[in-house]
Amino acid sequence: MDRRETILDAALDTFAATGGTAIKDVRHRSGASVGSIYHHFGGKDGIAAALYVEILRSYQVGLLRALRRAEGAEEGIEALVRQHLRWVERNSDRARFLLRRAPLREVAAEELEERNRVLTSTIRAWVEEQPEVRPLPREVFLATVIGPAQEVSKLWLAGRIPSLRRLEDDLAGAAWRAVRA
Amino acid sequence: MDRRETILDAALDTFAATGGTAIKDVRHRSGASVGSIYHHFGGKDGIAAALYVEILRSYQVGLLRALRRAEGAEEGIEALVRQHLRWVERNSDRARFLLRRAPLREVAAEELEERNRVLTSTIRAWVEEQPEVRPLPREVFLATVIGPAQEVSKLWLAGRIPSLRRLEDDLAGAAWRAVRA
Amino acid sequence: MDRRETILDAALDTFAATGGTAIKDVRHRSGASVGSIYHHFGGKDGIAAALYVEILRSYQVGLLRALRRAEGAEEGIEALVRQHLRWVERNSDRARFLLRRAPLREVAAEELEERNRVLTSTIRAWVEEQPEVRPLPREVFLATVIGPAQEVSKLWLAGRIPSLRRLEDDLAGAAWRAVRA
Amino acid sequence: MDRRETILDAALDTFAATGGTAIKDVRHRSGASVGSIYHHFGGKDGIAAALYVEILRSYQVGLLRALRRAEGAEEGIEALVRQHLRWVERNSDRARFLLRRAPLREVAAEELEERNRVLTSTIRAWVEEQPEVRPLPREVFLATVIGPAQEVSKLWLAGRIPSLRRLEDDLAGAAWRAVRA
DNA sequence: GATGAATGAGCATTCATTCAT
DNA sequence: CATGAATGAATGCTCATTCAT
Repeated sequence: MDRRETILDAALDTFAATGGTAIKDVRHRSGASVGSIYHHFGGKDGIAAALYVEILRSYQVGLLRALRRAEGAEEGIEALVRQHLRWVERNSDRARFLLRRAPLREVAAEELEERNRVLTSTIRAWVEEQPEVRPLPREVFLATVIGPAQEVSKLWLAGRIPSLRRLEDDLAGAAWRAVRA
Repeated sequence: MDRRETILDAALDTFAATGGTAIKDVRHRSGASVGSIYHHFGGKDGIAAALYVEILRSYQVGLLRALRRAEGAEEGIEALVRQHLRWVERNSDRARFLLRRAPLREVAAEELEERNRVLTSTIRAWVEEQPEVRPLPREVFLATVIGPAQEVSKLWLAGRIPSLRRLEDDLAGAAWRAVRA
Repeated sequence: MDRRETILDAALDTFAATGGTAIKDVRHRSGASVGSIYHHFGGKDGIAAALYVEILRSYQVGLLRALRRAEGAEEGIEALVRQHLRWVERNSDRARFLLRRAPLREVAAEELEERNRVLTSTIRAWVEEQPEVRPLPREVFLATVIGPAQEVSKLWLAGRIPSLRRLEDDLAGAAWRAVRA
Repeated sequence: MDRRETILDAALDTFAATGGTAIKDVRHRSGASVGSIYHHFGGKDGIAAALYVEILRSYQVGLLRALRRAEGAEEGIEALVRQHLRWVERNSDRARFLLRRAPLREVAAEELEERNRVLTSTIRAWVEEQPEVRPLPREVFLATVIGPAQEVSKLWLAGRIPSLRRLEDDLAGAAWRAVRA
């Protein structure tokens, strides 16, 4: 594993442990020197932005794969909801980072642009192939499918709900009812 | 307007302008001295917590009023969605504060407990009175109704969507389809 | 002596000892805390700028007093030259600061404006009252009178000349010959 | 152009742009690697010293050539003043470097010794050949001739005077009056 | 209740320099 | 001769908090 990766891993650990990404903590956890961190990431914001990009990529890859594997409209919608919930459950640290560092999206906007376009247009194309799915404004569609799962995920991440698995069926069903024609 | 209120307003302005609520900034914007701020709020966290409580109260009051005014199940669900969107649109700074300072919910947990119980049980009671509304786990119900509107609100607050008003009908409709029996 | 003054004195000492005005050195020499220094001067540049202003003021006051006391054109020119040399000799640390931190003049431009106008116009007025003094462009006049003394001062401050006193007569004479009608 | 020269040019550009000669900046401007810079100059001080030596050499060569070409005392004095002003005008970045990095003279003292001796003794010899030039202490002579031009040059470099050309005659005349027998 | 000077721990950042490839 | 990753000491700066007036 190269230095860059090591440092990003340490940054995520630091965030999970402290809620921040203080250079001095990342330094201790990664074993890298301050200078090395600056050499690779340019500064505190650089680490956070790089981490954000990497995590968002991993999340989006999961969604796309889930959609690709599904057959039919209902299965697709359900797959998106379940994939979201499972990703959050399996990557709680990453999910928390994405949630609390949402403003980073703008910082890393440029690097994310291409990926976002791919995600958006892929989903768009999929929706248009499904006659059973109600035509909705593009901004509304994903929000409707993922929004409820996302709200519940926040509760789970805050420890106010014991299990996400238990709610999968309800959320998947509600999503399907919301968007079917 | 008394000192306390003046300071809270200044704190919100500060947050809108800087993304933080640094005492020295609040001081300049409010015209109060550092000491005065400490006298009233006890410290940095005190201001943020008080502001969070006040804003959340205003948001919840809005939801409850909307529900109270509605007649029938469908109208109630729609009212919640529309109220959410309109509150965000009219209180963008407050909405942003709530969003980015979500962890404060735990800090101010004690003060919020009573209010949350009222909100939760009121909505619960309302749902149980509506035979047309599908019985869903309590955590899932509000998430399903508000979640999509919340996701779209985030996009709007980030400047990635021009208007919330335009999407009200779609979101209200989807929410109703998702939760009706 | 108040804190502000104490800190400025410490800054000058620091400059004399180290060639810089590092906060940590100023802190140790003044006994003030970092925070206090920032409270009063806003930062490293703030100290340097304030010191520059104070020193330049002291230098200019000396020049004006010398001119005021002199009678007649020749005596006036001589007084300016001698005052310059004596001020440098008696305030070598201050002179060195002014010399090496010349770029600060621009940083502190605003605060210096008024003083500079007074100096310039006072000298201008004096020159115009002296029929024996050759009319020269305003920028050239002071440069001609003070320039040679300034060059020699630099040599003395660098330790390449043993005494300024010894050269006073030559420099005063040359200045007078250069500007007399 | 070889590496050494390229690096020195980049160092001057860096100084003009940033006021410093930080290795990393010189690196970017020159295209050379950090290691390469160290290979050629040994370190940060090495670059600055080499640049200082080169620039001072160019300045001194100009003065000597001007003096050599002049015929008679008055013409010689005038030539020195005009050459100074023109060199500054044509080499403003270099002039600024010389001015702000004056302490480097001591760092590079050894390498400059020979050149300085040549300049000093050449001028000395020239002065002694001119019966029309008043005998002045050696330190005073050059200061008197060049000092005023130097002061005015500083004003011009700081942007406080529009043109040096316009003041040449006045400065040359004043210099001649100051030193003629 | 109000004021603001003072404090200092904590943090990000810079930058000259080294050295293995 | 060239390269650039790595190092870490040095430094400037922020900011919550205290407290005498």
